[in-house]
Amino acid sequence: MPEIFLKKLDLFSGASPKSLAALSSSLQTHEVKKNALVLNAQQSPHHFLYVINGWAKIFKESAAGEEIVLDVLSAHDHAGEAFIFEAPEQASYTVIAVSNLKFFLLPVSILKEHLMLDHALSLSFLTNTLKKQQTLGMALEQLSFQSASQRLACFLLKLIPAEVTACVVVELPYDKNLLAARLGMRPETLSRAMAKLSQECHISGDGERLLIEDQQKLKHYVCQHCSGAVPCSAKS
Amino acid sequence: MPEIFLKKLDLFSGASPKSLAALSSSLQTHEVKKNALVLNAQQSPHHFLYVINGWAKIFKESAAGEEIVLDVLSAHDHAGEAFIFEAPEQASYTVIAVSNLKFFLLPVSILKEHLMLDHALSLSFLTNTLKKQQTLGMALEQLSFQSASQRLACFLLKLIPAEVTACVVVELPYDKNLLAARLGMRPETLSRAMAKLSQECHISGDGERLLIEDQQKLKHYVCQHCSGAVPCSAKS
DNA sequence: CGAAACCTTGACAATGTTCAATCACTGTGG
DNA sequence: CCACAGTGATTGAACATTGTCAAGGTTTCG
Repeated sequence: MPEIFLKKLDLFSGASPKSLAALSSSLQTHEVKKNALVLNAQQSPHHFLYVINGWAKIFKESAAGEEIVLDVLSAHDHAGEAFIFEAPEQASYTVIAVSNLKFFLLPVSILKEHLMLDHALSLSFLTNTLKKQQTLGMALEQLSFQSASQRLACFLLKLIPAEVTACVVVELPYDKNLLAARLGMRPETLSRAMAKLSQECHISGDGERLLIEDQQKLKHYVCQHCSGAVPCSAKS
Repeated sequence: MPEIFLKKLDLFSGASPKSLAALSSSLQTHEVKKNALVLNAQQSPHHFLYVINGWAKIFKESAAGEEIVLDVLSAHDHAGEAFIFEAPEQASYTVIAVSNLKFFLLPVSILKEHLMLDHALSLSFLTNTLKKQQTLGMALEQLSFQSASQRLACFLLKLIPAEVTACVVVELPYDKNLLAARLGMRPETLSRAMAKLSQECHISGDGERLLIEDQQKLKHYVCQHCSGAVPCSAKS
């Protein structure tokens, strides 16, 4: 049964039946409530994590004790691939659920074993990793060249389903403190960025839910410093 | 002859003799002078680029016409893998030599073909890409949590050969405008950051060459906000 | 010598952070 | 049902960092 499940995921769809069977049998599916701990720093280097639905925050602590948010995973995102071929201790992190969360874990050792056996699977992972690399590169670019409100605008645009062109209501997927961390700014800055967008781009919001009247306005606002890649075309 | 050459590179060392032969025969080695154009925006999506020695700047232009430096490649760095499995047009870039440069090009189509045929080769690429992803992640973290002078200090530390613990003279590998862009700041800011470090961390410099008297002082200066990964342990 | 490129410096503006105060919302216990 | 604490969100004011613009210095190279 979980075997059929794995096969439906892009990342595993190419794998051989044998690998699929083996992977499926060592995979553990979990379902936890908001704020539950998913992986601690000791566990993280040994587990590949795949989010089935919900949101998970992945973070670590700096020397000064601040929380550094590395990523926020949503459905079909995953983490832990980096531990497949080397286990850099400093790279370990903590994961907690920021909404009710369904996910599965796979021991890194098993995953590694099957990547070595199954060419198609390794190609899937390669493809996926290359895409992720692309995304990370764009995030870097964004962080150095765009202002806080432009980054927020960009995030909002990515929340809009691709086919919608008219006026939309989007819902923020997680709370604003986390969103601020994910966008590389302080909560206060996020607040002000939101205020600025409301004014300049006709966005009205009552907190959770935002009404975006004119996508074009937003896009134009974002894309003054971007390199063509972010975000107008490439969605996430 | 170039076949033996490829085999010595980490990225290709695992490949089958057959792949090696095929790749070697379609690889073009070039040697160009400083400031030469290596790849333009039209060419870049079709070529895998590997730097043998020297430095290459890879950049694109924003909508507003500014130059966005994506990366600076040095010996054994490479670019273009991202085009293997998808060819996002917006991701195309321009590459120029910022020093005398020796490199080779490989058509992406050929590389792709052999990745599909050669499991060991694809595993090499996967390993490599995962490491690069790790590095990108750290760069992101650095950009949001460290000040301009901390990022500079971090860069300087990475220039010091691993075994040296005493006082060192390091040489900046390329000009300060480019360095500033790579570190995500303006040249003026770099200048001031340099001044600040001279004062606070006992660094004396006559431009190109810098005398670092006390590595520890630098490390301490950098690692107040870093997550343990950057940069004290992981070099590059 | 003179031009060009590169680097530095200063004054000022813009952006983001910090810290503190306030407000709105929620759930709890009396 | 209401006070009340607790959380998250917003706002303002002071501050820090970085960017911008303009000027001047240095080096290199013809």
